[in-house]
Amino acid sequence: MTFEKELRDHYLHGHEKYLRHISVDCVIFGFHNGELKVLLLHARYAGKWALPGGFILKDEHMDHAAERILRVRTGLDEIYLQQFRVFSDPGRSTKKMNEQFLKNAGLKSFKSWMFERFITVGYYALVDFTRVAPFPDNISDACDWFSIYNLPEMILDHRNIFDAGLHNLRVQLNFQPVGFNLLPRKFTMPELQKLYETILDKKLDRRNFQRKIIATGILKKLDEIKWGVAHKAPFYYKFDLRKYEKALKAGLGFES
Amino acid sequence: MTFEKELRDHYLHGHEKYLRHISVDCVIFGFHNGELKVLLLHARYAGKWALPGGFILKDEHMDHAAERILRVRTGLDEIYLQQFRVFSDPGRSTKKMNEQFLKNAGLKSFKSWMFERFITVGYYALVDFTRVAPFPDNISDACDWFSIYNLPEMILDHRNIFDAGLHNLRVQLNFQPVGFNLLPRKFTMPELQKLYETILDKKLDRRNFQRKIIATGILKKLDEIKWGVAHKAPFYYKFDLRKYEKALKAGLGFES
DNA sequence: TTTCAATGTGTTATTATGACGCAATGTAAA
DNA sequence: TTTACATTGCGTCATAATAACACATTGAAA
Repeated sequence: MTFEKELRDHYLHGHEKYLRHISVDCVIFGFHNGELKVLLLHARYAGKWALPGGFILKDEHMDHAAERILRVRTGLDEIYLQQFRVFSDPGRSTKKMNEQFLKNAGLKSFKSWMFERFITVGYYALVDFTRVAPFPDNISDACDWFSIYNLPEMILDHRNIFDAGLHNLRVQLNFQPVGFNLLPRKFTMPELQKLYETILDKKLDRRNFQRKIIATGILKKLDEIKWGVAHKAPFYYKFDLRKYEKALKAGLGFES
Repeated sequence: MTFEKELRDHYLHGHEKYLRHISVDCVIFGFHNGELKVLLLHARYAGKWALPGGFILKDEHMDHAAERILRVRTGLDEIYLQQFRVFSDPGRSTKKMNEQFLKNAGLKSFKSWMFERFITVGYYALVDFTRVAPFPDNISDACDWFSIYNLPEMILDHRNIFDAGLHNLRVQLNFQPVGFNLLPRKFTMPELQKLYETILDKKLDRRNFQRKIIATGILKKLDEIKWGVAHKAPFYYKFDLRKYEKALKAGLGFES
């Protein structure tokens, strides 16, 4: 099936496969070269960038839809995924964009579920940058990482969705050690600190940071040392899932 | 229009007015007699209780839909509302229930948008119990408060939605002083403490609690004293919206 | 007038946090 | 080979936040 035929089919018959009015958009975070990055798609006929997203199969859990979208886009399974908000402004008109899109693709307009109003559910994902193989979808001609401080123009309200996702991540990082999902299995303390500093956008005291993180008990120090690095070689750590689960339940705030 | 006609119309033509596949359900919390309570509707033809809920108008923001539902059910405006999660299990079949419902109402079955799959968005609301005038809707024959420890059987997955809402409230109370929305404008320190103890389900030290709450700076002590009460009369406090907004922004966690 | 449960206002010990010192290490320059 | 030095590991100290507890005050009820 040619791309145009596929597109036409999606516009004409997609609603037989997917739920109407509902979509999912993912803010996929990665950490590389001391920078927090986000994975974006370049929408072929819109000329702008977009968050990876998709629709929900008629018999599919929304979380599974998000997982599916991520699997296809990154090649990864078992990704840390967090639903963070529903975006339901009636002004977020996908109609105009989709019509333009269709026109740019060389298809003439017709009635379609894609022109109806859409509510979207925002998820953010934390992935190990080194294991991701970005893969564009049908309607995209590129799939790339962008520094969160240097984002291109994005379609619709995707910039808003990104901002909300980042804000959510920052808040969550203060009471749940979710950062580990952004690192390889083995990492050094300076790497972990750099990650926290990058996400929270502030300098942290090296020694206090170490004490605080160690105190959570979710780290396991390895005997291994990082080689080939200038200056004193740091130890590797890995993160202990079992203790992590406990730490999550421990709760916060009012003790007595 | 008779009720049966209205019902039939809703099943046959509701999708011209509302978005398909999406609903909103509200967990409305109130505080009375030292107990945390939740407002439930008794679904006339289901014989079970339900969270107040509804649908989203084709041109309506989902938050506004939740506000509308609450306004009609409680008579209150400007309610504290918090979206907390999307429930999208494909197994939450509203189909079976709605068909049963229609049958019990004495209408024979027909094709309807109401038999399609629904995803619902959970909101929780915090209201001043003393100002609420519970009002059942068309399809309900009762609207009442229930202690959260003594809930009746509920339709569908509404018990799950309630549990998730309560859990969310408890977590949030630890870092945002949202409890004030559950109290009248004037309240005493013991009343506020009782509220916290009730929501968090644990005893708090009276003196430490006072210090901690005062330290947030969001309270304003009034000269007034509560009369007609046994034993020593406590002071009234009111809550300072301006300082509250500041406290919300202040943030939490990693300082350095 | 007395009693007593509940309130207002403390104090103290313990823990958590922020700010900082110093020796050890290993690469890179001398 | 030696030296310089940025970086790391491990520590101290002062301060702030928290938990645990004491005591005098109040005012309705006995």
